[in-house]
Amino acid sequence: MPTRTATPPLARRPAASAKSEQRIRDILRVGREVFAEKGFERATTTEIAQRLGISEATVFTYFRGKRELCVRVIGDWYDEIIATMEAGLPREQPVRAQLDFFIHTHMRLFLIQGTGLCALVLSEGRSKGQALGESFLPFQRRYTAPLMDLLARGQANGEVRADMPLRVLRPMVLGPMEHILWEAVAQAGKAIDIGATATALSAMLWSAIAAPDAELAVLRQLRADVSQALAQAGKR
Amino acid sequence: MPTRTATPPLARRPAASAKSEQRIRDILRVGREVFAEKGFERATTTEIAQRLGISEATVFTYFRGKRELCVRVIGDWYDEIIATMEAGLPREQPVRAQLDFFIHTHMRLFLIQGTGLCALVLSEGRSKGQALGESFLPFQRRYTAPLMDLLARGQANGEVRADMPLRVLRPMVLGPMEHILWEAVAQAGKAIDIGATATALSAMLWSAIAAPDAELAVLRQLRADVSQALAQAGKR
Amino acid sequence: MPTRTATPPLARRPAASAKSEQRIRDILRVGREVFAEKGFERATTTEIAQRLGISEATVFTYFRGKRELCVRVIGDWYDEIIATMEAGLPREQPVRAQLDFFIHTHMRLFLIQGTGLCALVLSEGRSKGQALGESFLPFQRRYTAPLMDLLARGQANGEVRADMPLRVLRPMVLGPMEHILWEAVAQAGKAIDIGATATALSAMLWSAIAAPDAELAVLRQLRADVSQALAQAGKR
Amino acid sequence: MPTRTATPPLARRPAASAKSEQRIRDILRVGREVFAEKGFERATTTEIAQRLGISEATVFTYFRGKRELCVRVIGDWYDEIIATMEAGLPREQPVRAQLDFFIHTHMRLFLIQGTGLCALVLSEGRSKGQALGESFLPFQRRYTAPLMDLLARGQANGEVRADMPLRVLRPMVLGPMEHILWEAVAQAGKAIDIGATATALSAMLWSAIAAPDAELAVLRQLRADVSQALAQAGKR
DNA sequence: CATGAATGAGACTTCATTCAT
DNA sequence: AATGAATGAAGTCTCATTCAT
Repeated sequence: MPTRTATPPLARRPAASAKSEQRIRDILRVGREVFAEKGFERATTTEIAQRLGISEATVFTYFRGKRELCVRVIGDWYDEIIATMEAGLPREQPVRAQLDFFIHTHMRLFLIQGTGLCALVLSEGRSKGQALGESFLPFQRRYTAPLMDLLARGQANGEVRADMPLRVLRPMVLGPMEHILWEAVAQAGKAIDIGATATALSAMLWSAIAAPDAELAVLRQLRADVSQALAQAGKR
Repeated sequence: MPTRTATPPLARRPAASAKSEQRIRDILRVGREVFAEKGFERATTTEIAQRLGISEATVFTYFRGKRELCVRVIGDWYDEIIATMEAGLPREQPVRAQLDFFIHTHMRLFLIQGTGLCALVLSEGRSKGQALGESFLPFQRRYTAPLMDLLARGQANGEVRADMPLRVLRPMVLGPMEHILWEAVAQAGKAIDIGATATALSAMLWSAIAAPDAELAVLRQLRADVSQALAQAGKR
Repeated sequence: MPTRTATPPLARRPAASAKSEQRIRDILRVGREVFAEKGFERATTTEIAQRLGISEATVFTYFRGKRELCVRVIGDWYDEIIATMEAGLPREQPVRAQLDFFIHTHMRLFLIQGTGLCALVLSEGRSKGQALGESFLPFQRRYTAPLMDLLARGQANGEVRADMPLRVLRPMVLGPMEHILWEAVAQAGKAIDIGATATALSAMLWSAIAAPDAELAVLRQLRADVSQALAQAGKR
Repeated sequence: MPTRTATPPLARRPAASAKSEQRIRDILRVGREVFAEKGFERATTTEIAQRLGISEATVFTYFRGKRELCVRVIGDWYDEIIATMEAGLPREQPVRAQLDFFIHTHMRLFLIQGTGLCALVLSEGRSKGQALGESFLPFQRRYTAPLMDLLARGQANGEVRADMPLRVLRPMVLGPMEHILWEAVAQAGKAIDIGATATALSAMLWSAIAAPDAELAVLRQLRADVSQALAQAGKR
């Protein structure tokens, strides 16, 4: 029976095509910039459109709204870093090496251009209300999955101390990095030596989470390996 | 957009009196609540006034604007936690005990009421945009001063490893706590055992930053050297 | 537990006062004009504000939104006509006379300035969706209550035919009036003689809904009464 | 706002061909659906295009704009019902039977599919604003022509009372039906028994408009006179 | 022909802020 | 000292309509 019902405004999204996909990429790119710089509230669709030199209406042709755009921006960014992390993680090596990789990669990824987005996720990920909230938990979980996994494997094979639950180990690893990244953003300009910092961090963290015996054992093994390697090298 | 003039139309500030000071305290108290709950952008002067049952205009009688109020709110909060921290720190005890106190106190202070504010500081502290800006760095520095101090003393008397600069030790201490607090806020409701968590954290952290014994120290240095050398080699 | 929740925008309605009540009346008056002229969709808050020479924001200070304003406009109008109708209905007289009053009053009320609003109610009263719908059923019922009541009493005392349910009698009464009023609006300008039309309508309707015998009885009584009245009058 | 120019940028109208005529029919068909469901303002060209699986631009290839399309939709619908009515009317039978046919047919036509359109005509037919405007009066007149005709013939041959002008008889017939149809639409779902309702309506209406017999006629005239006299007296 | 794509114009709404009283 | 009242400025979003391909 036909009666005037309030229909949710019909989507008018253009079909996938070379041109429209380029537009979407453009908007996502600039959207990422603006959201990263300004945060969700202070970012405006007007600015995003202006930076691209297009009409604001065009933005809404491709995205249902500001919120949806922002969710896509963050989702895409997560997809990127998740892919990078999973692709590079040296799962065949000792857990210690994997952690090292994780830390170096995390620092690098976030500093390169993700700091604003990181801030975005952190500050908007809350807000149970309606803006953004909740959408990112799955991403967050997927991103930290490799870390949780390697820690678990470390506990299983004795490399990582088993007297602390993962729930406590995780913040030990992620927390310091986030803190450093925040600082880096706050005092933008004063560049930090990512590599060195990551290495130092990794070393200290390992002291905290390694199985006491294991660390000694591993280090002794390292000394032996290096000695031998040197010896081998000397022969040539 | 109204460019900020050199001489802003300074609101008639009421003379200090018992009554007006009470007003100011009220506004600051409720302002703290609202900013903590909603964040800077989503908080409204309307709500602050309504919760107090006063007119919005009154808020502007005592504070030049929303931004100024928020800065005062955060400043006052910092003053409080700085005072609490400095008052309680057992400086005569071993550094290990002081760190323990710091961690427990920090967790407690932030969870009790400050989480929202913590979020506020973190997410608004940046914002190259314009709101709030770098107002909080001095506070942040004052707050972490006791921590930096105790770590330095620890390095001086041999309790804390001296092979890492304070710049790196600090995030090791603060980072995990922040991370845990974020989580606690994100999944509000699921209360965490602050005491237990703080104790666990403290123990692990100590493993990371305590001065190692001899063999370990040497071996760790070796590892660091090799790692660094490898990293350098990798760059070429 | 304080977490950023999405609060429905706080109402900022000024307290009741001579001035604000005048404003509210002004807005309702002009709102009534505009909604009546344009219908809900084509009416704009901009126009309402402009006609009053006030800022659009002021309108929203007193009414939560366009919809709420429109509902108030219609509600107030219903209140007026309901009051007028109930106040004048001569309940002590025969049902025939009451019907006559109802018809004359209805025509007069709607033509004076209600036609636009009548249209508004009719066309927006539908739309189950979200705009306006449903809000008016109670009003509609209250307005038609006196009519239903007098018809029922007529059926009870034998003045009105009892072989048709009220459900069918009601449209017989209201329908023709609505139709005439629509026409009057459509060809605005060509004024109609309300009184004469109402009288004619009333007469025909009575033929349709009177109890066959009753009509004859009543008419004969009328003739007798008039005769006697004339005779009385002639004596003076 | 784009003022309507004297020579509107007339869309390239495709030449008449089998294919393009099918297109036009499709658009009109779906346009009728959408306008009927949503009303003029809430209907969107987007939705019409989407339901047909064609581009929005195509709609504008065949129709100058939303308004023109709507006018065509309503016009076509009128043509249909006018044709149906004229084709079936049993002009050789007594007027009473013809009226019966008219009522039954009207109810059936409007309920089956036309209620939305009826609403559309009624609510958009007015609108001093600008949309749609007075385009439909001619249609309305053509549609009611058969009714007017049969009533006139009834008056001529003594079946219908001659003491009331057609101008008053017409709303007596059309009004109740419209009212019932409105209600039926408002409480969509609760289906009504069209046949029974139409029969009841027809019977009552006939009581109202049939030529009365002698005594009744005289008495009614008396009543009308007295009533009129009273009304006149009341004005002084 | 058909359409993908873009957009101008405008709608409603929110909120920090001012000022006369 | 307090506030009732008003508003400028801005923001998000919708939609009929155009035009190059």
